[in-house]
Amino acid sequence: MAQKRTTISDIAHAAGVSLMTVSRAINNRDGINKETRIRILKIAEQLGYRPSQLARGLVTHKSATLGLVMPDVANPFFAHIARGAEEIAYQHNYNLFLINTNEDSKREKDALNSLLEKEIDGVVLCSSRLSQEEMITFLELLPAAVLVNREIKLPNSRVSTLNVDDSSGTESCLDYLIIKGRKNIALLAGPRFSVSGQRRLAGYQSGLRKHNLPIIPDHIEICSPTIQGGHEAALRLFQRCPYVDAIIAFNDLAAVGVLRACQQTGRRIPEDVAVIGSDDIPLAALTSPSLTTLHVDLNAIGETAMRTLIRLIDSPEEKTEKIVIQPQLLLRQSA
Amino acid sequence: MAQKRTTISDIAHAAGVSLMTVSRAINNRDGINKETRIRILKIAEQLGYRPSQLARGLVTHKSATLGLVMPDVANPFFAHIARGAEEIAYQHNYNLFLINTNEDSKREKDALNSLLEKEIDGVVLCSSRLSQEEMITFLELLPAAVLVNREIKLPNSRVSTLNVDDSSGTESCLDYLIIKGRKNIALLAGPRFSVSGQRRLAGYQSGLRKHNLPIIPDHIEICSPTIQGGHEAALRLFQRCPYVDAIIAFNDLAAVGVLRACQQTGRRIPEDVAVIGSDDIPLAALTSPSLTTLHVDLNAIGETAMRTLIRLIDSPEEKTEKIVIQPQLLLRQSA
DNA sequence: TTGTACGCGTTATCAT
DNA sequence: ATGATAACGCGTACAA
Repeated sequence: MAQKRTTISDIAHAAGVSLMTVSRAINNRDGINKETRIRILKIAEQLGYRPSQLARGLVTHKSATLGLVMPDVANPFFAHIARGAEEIAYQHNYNLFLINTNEDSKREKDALNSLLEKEIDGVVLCSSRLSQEEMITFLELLPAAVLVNREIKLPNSRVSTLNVDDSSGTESCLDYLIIKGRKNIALLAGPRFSVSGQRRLAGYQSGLRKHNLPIIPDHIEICSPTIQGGHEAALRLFQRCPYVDAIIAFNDLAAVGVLRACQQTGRRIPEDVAVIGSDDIPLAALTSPSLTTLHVDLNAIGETAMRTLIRLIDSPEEKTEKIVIQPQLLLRQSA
Repeated sequence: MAQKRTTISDIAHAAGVSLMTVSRAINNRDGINKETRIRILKIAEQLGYRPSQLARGLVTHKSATLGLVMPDVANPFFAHIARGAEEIAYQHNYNLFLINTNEDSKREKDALNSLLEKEIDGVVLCSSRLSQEEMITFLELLPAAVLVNREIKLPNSRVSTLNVDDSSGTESCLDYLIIKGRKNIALLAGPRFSVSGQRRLAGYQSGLRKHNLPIIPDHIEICSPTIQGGHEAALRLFQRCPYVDAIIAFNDLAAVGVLRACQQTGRRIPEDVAVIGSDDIPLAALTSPSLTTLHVDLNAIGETAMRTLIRLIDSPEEKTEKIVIQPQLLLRQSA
């Protein structure tokens, strides 16, 4: 068996003082003699005392615990966000629950419920698949939350949002491709219900309008945010519109799939087809040809989201924030 | 403010029964009338009751919480392990704390201490950088633990281990390269204190001995487990021993660095230099040339480690396990 | 400066 | 089948 816990009561006995004095010593609160504090801390040390966060949380209603909910840590996009978020949480003495939702809204609800039972102090929720209504229900219950890549009419002051401006990012891709003389620019718009997918689509449409170009539905293709998804979508696209000379992919993974589809169908990149990804995951620099992409500092997203969350928790008066991050077109070989 | 919690006391009042009856109903324990249970559960539902895992854990000394400690989730190797581990934890109704140690042993100790305070039920510890002594101290305190890629004289029955057989894996690389006629096979051995690095080295040495080949210290190079680390190490190697015609890299990331170093120094792959990686991260299939590597099912490592941990927790009588996973040489273009 | 008594939400023990 | 009461470990009024 694991050893039995030493409690403040044990320390109190050993030191010949009351529980209260021990508590004050440990929590560094004043109203206690400096020498007795030192003596008590020494005894605590000797006894290998560790405060029970369970007991502590039960009375303070703070668990020093946060949640990070995302579709899939194995996706490099989210892996780097997780990295950044955990880093900041660690710096602020929080522990972080990691939850993969697998893009499944039932699982996401399960996750949020379990976090609620754990009485976490706050959540960073990435790319939520919850309906607006479900979302609000949970936000009502959560002490604090930061939504990443998800819009919402903020129901209260305990919720902030952080979004990548996919719309303007997509527009800048379009600008670039048009300047380079591309005539038939297609879009792999991502999963049907993806918020950032919808924003990409919006940017694509407004960009085309800006250049007085027609919006051709056949040039828009739904795809999974994976290599395979991009691959399949590109093949469908090439079959339907063989003349396409540029593709803006939902993300870098999909873009890699596009690369493969091009090679497979004998298209040269970028001569025959220009390809632009998004997010600038490490892989983007390593493909051949290397990927032109919308660079986003993924670690910074995680860090910023976590800092925003902690700000929300520490200073409840602080107003809610709507943070927007601008991606930057990073030119490599594929476009 | 977040809404106030509804407690079993609230339910008891509403139902006109005692706390105990509510508790029995909620925990599905017997000694309670079927109808009253249903009635109570309905009321609990209406009141939006969520059991406090803090309070529950305080008395049961079980938190339904596990820890996952690893160097870096952003490293695809660990990202996939995290994915697999979280999947299984979810299936068994556990939440998972994610902790990045950044290869820093102080941080690892911090992590373990914080988990201890949270009274987690168990830990999966990946590639620990702790000294044998420190390790044992913590294992003594933890209710259960699974060590991934770390050997240890098991101090008690609450610890299992899961190791990839890097040694025999490296030997099979060597066998293959020698059969293919490679004469000067170098090893990028990974970080100095890495356990799997030491095993790679052992396999490299025993493999050479087996073939009656000399062990040449100059052919062994320390490296960080990153693209950059592999790149730099390969350049050092080429400078010292330009004649090297094969490199076994510590992992796939380092192997990608080697690829780059070869291109940079005008070496053709695999004609001039054969390159073999390890782990088969998704990137390995996407480089050009694609990477020949030691395939390991990374998700399965995470899943198996987590299943082993939960087994340890659920059935304390169960004996400790020492699980070994055999990597398989997967031939692609680089060797 | 130090201590007493109670509450946090839940489960466990022992009655009834 | 149900309930009263005592833990679990700690923080916090309030008192001394």
